[in-house]
Amino acid sequence: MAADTKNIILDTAERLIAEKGIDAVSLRSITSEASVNLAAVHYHFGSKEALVEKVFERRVTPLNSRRLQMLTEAEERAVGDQLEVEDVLRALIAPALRLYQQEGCEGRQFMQMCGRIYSEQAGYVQRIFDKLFEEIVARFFVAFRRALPEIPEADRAWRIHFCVGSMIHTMSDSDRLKRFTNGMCDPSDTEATIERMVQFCAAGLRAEVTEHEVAGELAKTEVAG
Amino acid sequence: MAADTKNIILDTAERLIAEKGIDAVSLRSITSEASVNLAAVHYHFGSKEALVEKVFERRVTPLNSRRLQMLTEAEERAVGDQLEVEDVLRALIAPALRLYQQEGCEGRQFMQMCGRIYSEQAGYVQRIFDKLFEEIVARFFVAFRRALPEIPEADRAWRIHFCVGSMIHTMSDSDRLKRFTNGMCDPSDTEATIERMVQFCAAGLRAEVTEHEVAGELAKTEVAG
DNA sequence: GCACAATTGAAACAGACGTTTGAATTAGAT
DNA sequence: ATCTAATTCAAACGTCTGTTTCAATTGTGC
Repeated sequence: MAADTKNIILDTAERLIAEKGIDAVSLRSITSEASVNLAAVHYHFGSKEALVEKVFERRVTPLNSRRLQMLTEAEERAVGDQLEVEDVLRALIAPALRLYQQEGCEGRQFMQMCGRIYSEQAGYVQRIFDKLFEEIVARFFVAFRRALPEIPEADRAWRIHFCVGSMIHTMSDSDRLKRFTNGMCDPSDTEATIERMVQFCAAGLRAEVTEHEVAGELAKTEVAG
Repeated sequence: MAADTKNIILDTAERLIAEKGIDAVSLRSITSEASVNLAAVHYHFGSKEALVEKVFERRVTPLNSRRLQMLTEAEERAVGDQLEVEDVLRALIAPALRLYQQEGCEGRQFMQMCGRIYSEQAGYVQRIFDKLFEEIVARFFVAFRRALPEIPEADRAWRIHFCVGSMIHTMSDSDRLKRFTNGMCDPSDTEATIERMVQFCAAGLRAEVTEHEVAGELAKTEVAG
């Protein structure tokens, strides 16, 4: 049946891309692993690029839906009250890290892939991701502004950037941490990892903003502390 | 002269790899850009893999030397006294981010490349990086333990992991932040970025460790705070 | 059972890749 | 000037890539 072939290709492509990266996976390795004909890829998807897009879309869309849902719930819980940074962070982080132990090991592989691919150089991958995450970024920036109104705009943006970095690195590379700490840090304990990260990021986001001097040829700035 | 050809290849390879990634850059694109013969790569380096290794080694070795130097200075300043987290973080972060405005735009490109390549999938790239950063990781883990003795071992390791994630993401992808904030966050203001990051990471590292319940089938842990 | 569309199949396409070869050229020492 | 070693050069090697083609097969409505 048609749907089967299509899904088998998607599943196999996802697994192989997660293991080796987009460039290192050929259509032939996908189709032979999936036991389908090479031409099936172009029949069902049109091109390798389109296949890759579908692979990501299939996972990222529900992931981001869950994020928005958690964020909306947190916002509704906080009407007239203060929106807690921890809740915003949890909405951003938890759905992603929970992929780790979802649906066999596919979710985990996809999570690692996402982290790795996020800063991919290839132009069309950038485009795919920018499109998939546009809404998320905008919504969370607003939420963080509401949760941290006392932090200057630029500092808050930078700190969100740092948080995203921690998240991506944890998604893609926490196995290396486990290896390096001889198993002491175990990324498979998902909920604990989430809470550790929420703690870390919340403290970083809330840190007191101390003025710093501007480097280089610019004059020292004198700003009230 | 021999040295010239070799260095021209290294420079060109670095620039192109930084722009497009290792896999996307062919030896032919490197040699034609550098106006040298294709076979020169194999004559001077032996293989593409060996060339890539030299490209990284040439930059990473002095970068890590500077890190160790700054760390040693901080440690010596703190004999008999407390080692400040901020100083350890600065030793880790500053030499890397300062590549941004070093030596034309080459340093910047290399910095971005490093961040991107760090979580590369290809086996030999992993090996190159593990080797280049082995000493650094060990030394900084010790330093952070000294600066943060009150943080439990596992939490500290996780938090260092988060810091590294922030750093790598900032190295590779802060241009996207600038684009997204309409220029409000400017990564070219290197020293300010360093201080922002030091602030963020220091607060995250120092955050109070609140016990969290272990998820899944494991029983709740009861640990003294 | 027939016709028609949807799907699969095997084979080939042109182009790019890393690597190798062996002759031509250049540089340095005697 | 001559010999020798280092370096450069053009050309080809075999292999892999994404894509296309067209015949064979399968499923579906009548």
